[in-house]
Amino acid sequence: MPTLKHTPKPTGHFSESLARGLSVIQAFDRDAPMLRIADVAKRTGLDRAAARRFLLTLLDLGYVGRSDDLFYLRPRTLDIGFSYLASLDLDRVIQPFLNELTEATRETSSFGIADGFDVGLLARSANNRMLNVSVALGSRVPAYSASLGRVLLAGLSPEQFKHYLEALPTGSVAPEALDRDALRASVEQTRSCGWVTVEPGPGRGFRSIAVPIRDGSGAVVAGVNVLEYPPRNSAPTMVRKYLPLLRNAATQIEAAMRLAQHSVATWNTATHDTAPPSG
Amino acid sequence: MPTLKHTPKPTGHFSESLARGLSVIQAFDRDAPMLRIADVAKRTGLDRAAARRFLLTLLDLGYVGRSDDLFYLRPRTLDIGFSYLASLDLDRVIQPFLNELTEATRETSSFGIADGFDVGLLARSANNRMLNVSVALGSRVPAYSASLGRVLLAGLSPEQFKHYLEALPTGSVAPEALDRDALRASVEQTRSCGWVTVEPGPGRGFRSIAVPIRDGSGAVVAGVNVLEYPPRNSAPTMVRKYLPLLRNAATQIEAAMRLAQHSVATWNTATHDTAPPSG
DNA sequence: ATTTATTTGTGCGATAATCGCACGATTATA
DNA sequence: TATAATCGTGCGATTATCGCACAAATAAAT
Repeated sequence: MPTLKHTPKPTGHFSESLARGLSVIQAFDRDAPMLRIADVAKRTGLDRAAARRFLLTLLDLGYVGRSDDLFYLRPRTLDIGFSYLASLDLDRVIQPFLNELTEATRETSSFGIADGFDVGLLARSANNRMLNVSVALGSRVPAYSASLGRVLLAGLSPEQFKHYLEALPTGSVAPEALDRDALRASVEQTRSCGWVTVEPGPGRGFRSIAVPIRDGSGAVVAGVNVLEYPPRNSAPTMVRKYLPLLRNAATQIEAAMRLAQHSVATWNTATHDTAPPSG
Repeated sequence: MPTLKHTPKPTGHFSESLARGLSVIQAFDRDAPMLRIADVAKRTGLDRAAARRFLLTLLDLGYVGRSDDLFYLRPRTLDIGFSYLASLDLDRVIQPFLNELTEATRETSSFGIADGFDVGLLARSANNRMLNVSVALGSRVPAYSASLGRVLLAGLSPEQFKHYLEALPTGSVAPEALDRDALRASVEQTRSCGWVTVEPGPGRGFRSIAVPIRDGSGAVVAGVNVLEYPPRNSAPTMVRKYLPLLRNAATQIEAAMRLAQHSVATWNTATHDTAPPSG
């Protein structure tokens, strides 16, 4: 996604340089892991000289490396994002409960939060039958397609969900053969039930069930699911066998999150904000 | 780690603002997930007004949130580090081979790179017997203590390794009851053998074996290991049963990495740089 | 070999972004 | 009530940043 335009910032208290520098990091991509100065300039919309300054800065800080004219990200870049993961203390607060869940169900369980239009997978306890369907930790899946996404969407207020639907790129839902009306219906049902199952379909060989995780105020801030691959139980069976375990795990996680110093606020932001910068 | 002092940058081509802004992100921490402006100012050594500007910038960009006076990192922060993971294309280049390895050994296998004094775990294929010993992806383990770390240390030049030992905080090695001489011996043996096993011991209930992964120039850029928890085979048995599989996987990964567009450079930086800024 | 089109590196003046003090308002603590 | 922190903000001074323009190096095309 080249040429990110910076919307004029409302307040004068804004550091252009920081924003531009961060955009330089994100100019790197699976499809463009190595870039020259000019490439970065094009992708970010920065002047070539500016792009160069930021690259040299990041080089100096150890976030990027260079080989001749090509720049690339270095592992240290992970430190930035991992400040967030560390602040969540996943190992202590979440992982143990996922492990219990997986042990009890003998299936793979995951923990995710809402992040824009996607679900961010933050923790997982894997069942080894599922080796071939690996989804890397930290990756995003579209919120509308996954069971985790459904429970998160169901946690939105009607207005927020309306915003979500409106802002959702029109083409996005099509590939799953799931139109907006069906999605709306599914989300509404999820809201009233407190859980949701997602059926296998074209391009998705698994069946999964998810429940929301709420903070002290009752707002949905995350979700847990159990995933069968290949699906071995019918949806009703999954509900019968796994829902109690899921609910139990969710309750425990909620308690653990409340005990953690920063329960409410940190997680509470997991709501879909329809506007990255403004609008 | 408060008050990171900025070494005066050699070149004039350096963006203070970017460096300072990044330091603001990293002011957040497992032990300090929520900070007030003044806290951030203290931890970064910035003026309060400056810290505030950066925080507001990050807030506007969606990287941090705030609840009253407290700021905290938001999931979007992961985007930054994940630019790096995406650029590695782990799912495609590494994960399949780990999965094969785990399938063949029925044990857990991991892939890691050197990152400063630590090993960064970037990919894993888990065996479900190992559920309770979960180490979150992306976490660091000290290079001296893990089998992955040993093969990476063994890839350093004698001078680099000397630097590593010198720069290693003196207290670090003690808890593992492994003194510098023993570490040096182990690393030297690893270098000549091309593999290493690490025995279970106090604070470590598993036995593991690792081999290095080299780039086109022969430099060690990463490592793969297989880990038994609880240990079921003796070390010699592990070598006999797993070493061929590990070597095979390493060879395949090396080939895949060479095929990937950016094989050499991106990985090549995984060498231990003893000096974060300078010295 | 000679052009043509892209690169990168660098200097420099003009500009605008950043700095950081200092003030008043607000809230917690003694 | 007094004391100590905190935040928010304005503003002048500074300086970091911008981005053009040029030279040099490289690669591709003629």
